[in-house]
Amino acid sequence: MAITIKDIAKKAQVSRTTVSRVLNDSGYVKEETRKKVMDVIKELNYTPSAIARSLSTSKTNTIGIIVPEINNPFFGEIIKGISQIADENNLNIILCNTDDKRDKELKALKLLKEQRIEGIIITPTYAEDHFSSEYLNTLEHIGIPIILLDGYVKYSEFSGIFIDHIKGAYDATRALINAGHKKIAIINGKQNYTITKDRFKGYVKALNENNIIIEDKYVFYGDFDYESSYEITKKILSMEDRPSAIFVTSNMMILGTIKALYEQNINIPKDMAIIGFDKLDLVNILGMNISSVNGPTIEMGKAGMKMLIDKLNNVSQNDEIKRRIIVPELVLKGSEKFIP
Amino acid sequence: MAITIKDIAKKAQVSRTTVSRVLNDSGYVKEETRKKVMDVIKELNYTPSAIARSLSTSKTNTIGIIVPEINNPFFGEIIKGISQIADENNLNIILCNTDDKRDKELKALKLLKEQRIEGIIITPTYAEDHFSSEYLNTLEHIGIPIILLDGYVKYSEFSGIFIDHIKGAYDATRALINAGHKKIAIINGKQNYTITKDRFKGYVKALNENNIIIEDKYVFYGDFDYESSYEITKKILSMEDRPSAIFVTSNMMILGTIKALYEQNINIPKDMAIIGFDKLDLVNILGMNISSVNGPTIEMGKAGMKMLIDKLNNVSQNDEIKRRIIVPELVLKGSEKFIP
DNA sequence: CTGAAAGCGCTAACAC
DNA sequence: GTGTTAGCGCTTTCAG
Repeated sequence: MAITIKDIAKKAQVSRTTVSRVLNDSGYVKEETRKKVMDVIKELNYTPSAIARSLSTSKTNTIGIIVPEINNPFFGEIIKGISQIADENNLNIILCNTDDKRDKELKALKLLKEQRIEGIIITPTYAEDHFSSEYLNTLEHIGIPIILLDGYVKYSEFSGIFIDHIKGAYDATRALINAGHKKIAIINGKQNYTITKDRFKGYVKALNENNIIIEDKYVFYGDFDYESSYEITKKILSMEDRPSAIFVTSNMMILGTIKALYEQNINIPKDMAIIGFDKLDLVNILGMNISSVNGPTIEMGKAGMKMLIDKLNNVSQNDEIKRRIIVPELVLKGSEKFIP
Repeated sequence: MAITIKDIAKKAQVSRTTVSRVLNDSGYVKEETRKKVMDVIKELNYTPSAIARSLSTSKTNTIGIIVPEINNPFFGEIIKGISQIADENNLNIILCNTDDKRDKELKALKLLKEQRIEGIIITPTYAEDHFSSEYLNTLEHIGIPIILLDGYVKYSEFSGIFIDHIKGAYDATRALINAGHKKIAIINGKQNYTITKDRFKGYVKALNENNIIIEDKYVFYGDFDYESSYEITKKILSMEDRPSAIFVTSNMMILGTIKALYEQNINIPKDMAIIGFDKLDLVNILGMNISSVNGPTIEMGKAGMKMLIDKLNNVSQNDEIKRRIIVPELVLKGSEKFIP
């Protein structure tokens, strides 16, 4: 790593400025000189230091991504979308994984600020629980453009791409109603999460509009993981007055539901109709044909990155808040049918 | 971003050196002075520049990760493992996604070198096809510690964590033989890939050891994707002298096989036994109980990161090549049984 | 315990 | 077309 622009300059018998010029294609350099410099660069296997350049230009060409669970395909796809657009714009990515913990989010935010990155795309953890004042303070005074992806941060206003969970849940529930169902259960996520509340609102709205009474006994809360909905589904199956359909609000949870149904030889949708939330690629690859409302993932990443780039290019009205709300797409595959 | 160590120094009426000292807990600072400096830092909401620090110390505390497909859960888990250990050691991560393309790998390598990162963990694309001389040249002369994860790079020798694909395939095949199968088909990946060849070797070895003749008609090549094995499986099912078991060598491909089997109401394992390669979490969540040999993912990431850290700490014998080979774990769930 | 000064590798006016 | 010079923001001897 010892070799610098100085070494190149000396060996090529020019000034550092000239080397810099050929490196950046800026200003005028005689073709002959350029060639000489290039040769030395090749010969010495020189790679310029982005660090030094960043310090000098105050530009890092780097953005930060903060996600709760890098191993969840949902976020994997988001990152893929982001990285595609970042690539096209020659932006590097610093990745921070938070294990769904608010304090690690805070740490990541600080780290990214130290790195003097140009902007941040964050998919915050959904937990609505714990906003320390330090967290909010950091977020608000960070002085770096931030784009929220499918997030919700209390007390604060940020630009971002949001999913309309209410509408998604509404569409899913209505699909079941339209198919003829009247007894519709919901297996929702953790009760104190915003997305959980939003999805419940959509469910309620659809039922209300169709004059179906919301029965408490049909409302269940899991923890987003499949075991919880596996147990809940078994419980549902053993109910006296059991529903004819279940709306399961997360991609992991619907797996548990399917498992419980298969185990007891319950035919989908004949004996029990179901509809899910979020993409179920793997399940459908297996040929199961489960209906769902799908939040776009790769597209969300792309849209977020584009919004960030826009922000970076319009430093003037930097403080304007932009929000784009994406309504999940309803994809019907037959699992929602009512077959009396 | 205007505010620097100088501003802090001025306002706190000390020298930059002193500010630096309290920032880094280095050297002696009178408690009183420290407090004064800290207060100003808080007041001005100052965050030191990692860029400037890096330039000054020649340390970036950053490593690079290069993966072919960030949206594939396999790599998501690897990254999770890496990021866990990186976190514990206060190392940042720059992420590069290559879309399984060798030229993007090259680009990523150069970029990371410019960023003066401390080390690189790379999971190269498996394609054995195209190694430009520039690629190999860059790789060999990059002057940064590199750890290979489950990779194979022709002509070159690197430290890394490797999966014993031969042994894995051997174990899988033998599990079928031990269960009583004699007619065993294999649905393998792309024919020119190293992992494909290795897995075939393991298959052959197990059959040979048990005096079972390798029948060409039972050997199939897909493209790692599920459609290919879906079609191949349908073909297998329609064979005159059809096998009683199939070894499917990738996590995506076995989904296609399962789909074909389900569609035709072929009971697993009664009418057709199967065994896969790589984890099948989602499938097993559904309660399908498919046997497989599992390459560890999170563990691989962790092991790779630890190996890299070791390397960084022993700059002296930096050139020593370390290889750790992990044998995939055989997990039997019943889908391999022979039920005549 | 604290400060002055040099330097990390590069860019960007400004001269020539 | 090319070189000189002064930083970018921080750390680090070396003095005191």
